[in-house]
Amino acid sequence: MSTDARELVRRLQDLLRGVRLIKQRRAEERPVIPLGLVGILAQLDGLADGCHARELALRARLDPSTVSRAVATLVSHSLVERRPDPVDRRAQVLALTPDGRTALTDTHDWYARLLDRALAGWTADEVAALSAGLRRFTRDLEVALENHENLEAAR
Amino acid sequence: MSTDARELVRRLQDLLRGVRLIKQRRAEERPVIPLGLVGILAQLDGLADGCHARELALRARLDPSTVSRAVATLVSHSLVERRPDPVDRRAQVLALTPDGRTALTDTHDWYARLLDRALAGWTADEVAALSAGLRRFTRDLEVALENHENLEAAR
DNA sequence: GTAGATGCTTGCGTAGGGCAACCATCTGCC
DNA sequence: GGCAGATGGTTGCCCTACGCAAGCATCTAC
Repeated sequence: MSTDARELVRRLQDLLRGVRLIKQRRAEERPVIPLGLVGILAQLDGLADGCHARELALRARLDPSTVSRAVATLVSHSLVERRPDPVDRRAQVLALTPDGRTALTDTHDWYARLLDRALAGWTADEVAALSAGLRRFTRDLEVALENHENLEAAR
Repeated sequence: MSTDARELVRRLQDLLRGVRLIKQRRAEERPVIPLGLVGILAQLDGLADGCHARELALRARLDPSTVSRAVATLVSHSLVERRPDPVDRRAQVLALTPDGRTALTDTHDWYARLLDRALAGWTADEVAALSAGLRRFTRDLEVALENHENLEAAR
């Protein structure tokens, strides 16, 4: 049990505090997108021709009910469009509306501006290194969680 | 508005998903500490001779009411002790109980074990680099948030 | 064509957090 | 010495984000 891991735990705790502060700031400043639904919107983007809610739930690792409610909210804000699936009448095809797309890019811009201020003293390489480290870490973390799941299931 | 920042936003989103999964796992596996109150406990540790709730709220950037409730829960689990402050009868001095300390180290161990599995393929230097990057990032982020706050206030 | 799987929604519960109002005390200043 | 305001803490009420279980409609396989 390395002390490195322990140190990282502390760093993550601190980071989460920072993330909470970001969210608060964002919430009070721009009630554009209901916030927290941004993840859903981001998933929907880059999928061009829409997808099922089920797909979103899988990708975000969220419960289908959570996604269902999120989508309902987004639809009520006209940020997402819900069309019947022609080949499966239980399902719906979801897609970003133009409004949804602009709201999403606005949101991303907002975050990017904040981070640009925060990263003013960083070189591009340093930022890239952090991004790469986080990507690798997140991936390895999810693998570790999954393995553990399998161990549990095997018992 | 650099694309580096944008990339980092994505990485952070992914990381948050991972963190959510960790919390779920932890919650289902070990209902030891009410979870989320760990931060409070961690603050209390390393302060040896106790402190006021106000102090905790400032450090964690939480609303006093949130801290108050968290402390109440911890006290009800006998993880934290609440003694009247001899010099200020409004205030209370908070301190970890022995139970609280063991619960805290248990929790930290649990996280460290998980991260050890996740970081199995990492060198110590790589982990240290990520920790350092996160520390720097979190600090710069909070500075950026604070500056922004001041800008707002100046208007 | 019926049994089970699957896509989605809804009711209910939980955790974690904020704001505002409140009480008790403390502090500064007259 | 006394009173006005600041301060520490708690509580009521609210919100968001999430999960689980149950239910409905449809699809799929046999």
